[in-house]
Amino acid sequence: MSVNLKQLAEALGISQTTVSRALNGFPEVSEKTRRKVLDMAQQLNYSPSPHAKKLATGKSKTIGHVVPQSDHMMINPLFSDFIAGAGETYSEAGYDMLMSIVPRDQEENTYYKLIASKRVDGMMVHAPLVNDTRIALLQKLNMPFVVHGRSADDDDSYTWLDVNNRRSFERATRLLIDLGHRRIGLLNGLESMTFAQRRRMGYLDALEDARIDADPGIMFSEDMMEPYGYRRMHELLKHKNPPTAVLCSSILPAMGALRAVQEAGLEPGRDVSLVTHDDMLSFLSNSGDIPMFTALRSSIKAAGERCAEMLIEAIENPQRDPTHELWETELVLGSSTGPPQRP
Amino acid sequence: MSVNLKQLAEALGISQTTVSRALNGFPEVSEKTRRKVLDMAQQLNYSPSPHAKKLATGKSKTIGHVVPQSDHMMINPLFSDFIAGAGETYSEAGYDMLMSIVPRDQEENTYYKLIASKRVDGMMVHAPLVNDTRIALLQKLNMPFVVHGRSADDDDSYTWLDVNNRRSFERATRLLIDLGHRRIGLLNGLESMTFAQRRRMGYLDALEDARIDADPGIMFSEDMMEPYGYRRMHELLKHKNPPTAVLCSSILPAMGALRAVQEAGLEPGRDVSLVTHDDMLSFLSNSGDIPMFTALRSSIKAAGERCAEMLIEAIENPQRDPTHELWETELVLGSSTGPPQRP
DNA sequence: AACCCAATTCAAACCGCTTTGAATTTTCGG
DNA sequence: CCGAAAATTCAAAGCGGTTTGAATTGGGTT
Repeated sequence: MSVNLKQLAEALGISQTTVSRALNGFPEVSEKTRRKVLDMAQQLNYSPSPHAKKLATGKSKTIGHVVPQSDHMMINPLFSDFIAGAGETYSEAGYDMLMSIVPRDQEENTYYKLIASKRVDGMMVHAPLVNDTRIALLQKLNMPFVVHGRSADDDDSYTWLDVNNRRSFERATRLLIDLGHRRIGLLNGLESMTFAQRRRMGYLDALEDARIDADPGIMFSEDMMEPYGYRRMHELLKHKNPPTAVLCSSILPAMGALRAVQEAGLEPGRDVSLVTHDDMLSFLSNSGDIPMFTALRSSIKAAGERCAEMLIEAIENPQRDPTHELWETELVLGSSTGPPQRP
Repeated sequence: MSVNLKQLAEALGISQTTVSRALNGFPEVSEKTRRKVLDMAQQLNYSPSPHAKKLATGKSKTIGHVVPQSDHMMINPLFSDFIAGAGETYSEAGYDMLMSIVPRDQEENTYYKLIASKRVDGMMVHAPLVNDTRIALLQKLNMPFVVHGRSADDDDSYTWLDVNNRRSFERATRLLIDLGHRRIGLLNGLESMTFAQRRRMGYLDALEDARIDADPGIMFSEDMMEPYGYRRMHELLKHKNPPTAVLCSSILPAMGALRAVQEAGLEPGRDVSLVTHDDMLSFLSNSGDIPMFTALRSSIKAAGERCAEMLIEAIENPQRDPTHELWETELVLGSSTGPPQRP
């Protein structure tokens, strides 16, 4: 059905060495020979054994993703959109994607094993924590990697791609303030992750700028899921001094919040304003002429694509310095915002 | 840092053969020797090279998933929940998961290449179509695989795990009929996929049983996304003869539908009844004492786990006959259903 | 002590590719 | 036409395991 290198070489009456070089584009093989080899390879349906190749070269053409199991870090759909983007890019570049889903307590060990056994040429790091040990480990092992997000602000010793979360939330908060809101709630993600911290800081920056005191009573930090948004919004609407606007860290709690608002018979954008960060999840599209939500928009799938490019770049040019990209979000006006109701 | 088999053998003063056999649990090695080998392996931090092992054995201990790119077949979050379940099981069993995200037109070729190059020991097939060529290909190549879903009803020539979609939707429809509804809308998934076809049949079964004529004007078949549910429900509410209840194929359009209902100032369960199939997506939990939606529930993550088990089983016992599991859904009463309003 | 059979252990071949260092063939100026 | 340099090609040695077939060791008999 298909042959190996040796058989191909025999069929051609040429040494394996030359055949191998012809196929891999080495310059010292004559064009005439190369053509013959390529033709015959095609004809005999030759395809090299990746295992043998990996063993011989020590390279695996594979990129690893380690995903902790009970995943509070990576909300499912965010993760899969990122994977979709990265995966396409890997395929185009001829890389395989190896995905390891392991219990949280085996996460580091999994990194270690994947690397020690040379199963991967590079790693993608998701959802960095404030003080992330994975980064230190990867640096120590000298393995190329890209972080989606950042750990500390000032650490440029590794390659990352991040959204300017702080600026983004500052803008959103400012928008609400400019509309006249003085009491703005925050439904943030889990603040053990750096992006959530930066979002809160942006929010606080804008409040401080407008000399509005932050009220911890209307600021929350939980997993970005639909019921979270619903529950908290429900509470907020009953608050003795309810916010007139709420800022959400993801479209999932935003939908929950919307549900609570509608259920209370209120109209979003008139009775309560909502702004959300929107990762452009394909199955929850917030689009249309006038989108449902006013949103800070940044495609997480595009981030996946770009991170993959950066990682492949880093793998193939190990000597290069780390690079960084800080993406600004797009602020899209939807129907969920408006000036506050005057009492 | 870590040694290979040869070095380990030298350190022990024993042949590689014996060391290899000791490590792999062959019976012909004496217990005394085995103990010495294991101890030394531990001490020298020996770990076998997977590449070498794959080359020598021809087995890859890897399971492949091929995902078409512009994925109308596999709604993102459904897919990732399934992956999460399968991935955990793979890890526990010592298998790697290889994920290929490729353009639709390269899908078959990708299967072929993964198999021909021996990169995988088995494949997981998602979202079977009515006449699915992947299944024929895998059977021809004699590669173990499991289908999540089924292609034709009567084909037991391969291993599958499916939800009893027909029965499930029949039950749901019957529930609505029993509540007094006579006009029931359907927001189905894309009917190029077999599961959606079966759901429609179940729905039609129940209608016919109750001698209710089906009305194609209130039956839809699209990608299971939030905006679909919103848009169609919005239309249905304006219909000259609007349905009093609507059946949704997934919680995503169900949420869209709910949004439309609430936006119209109606109360779900009183003014309009909604029933949905619920895959128990972790980030959209439809739980609580009284769940938001009356739902047909079946965990897609659990399906992923079980499919993975079945696949590993098939890989390790190639001679066994194909197995099948048809799961019944759980019918959970939520607050989104009630008798129709009497005019 | 000699012998046989079973239990262990081993040297070497093999999996399929890359790469080193040497050998062979071409090319070309003189 | 010759010899040296340049261009090609090749045999063999890895990469790090598994597995075959033979060799060695050990225990039990006579």
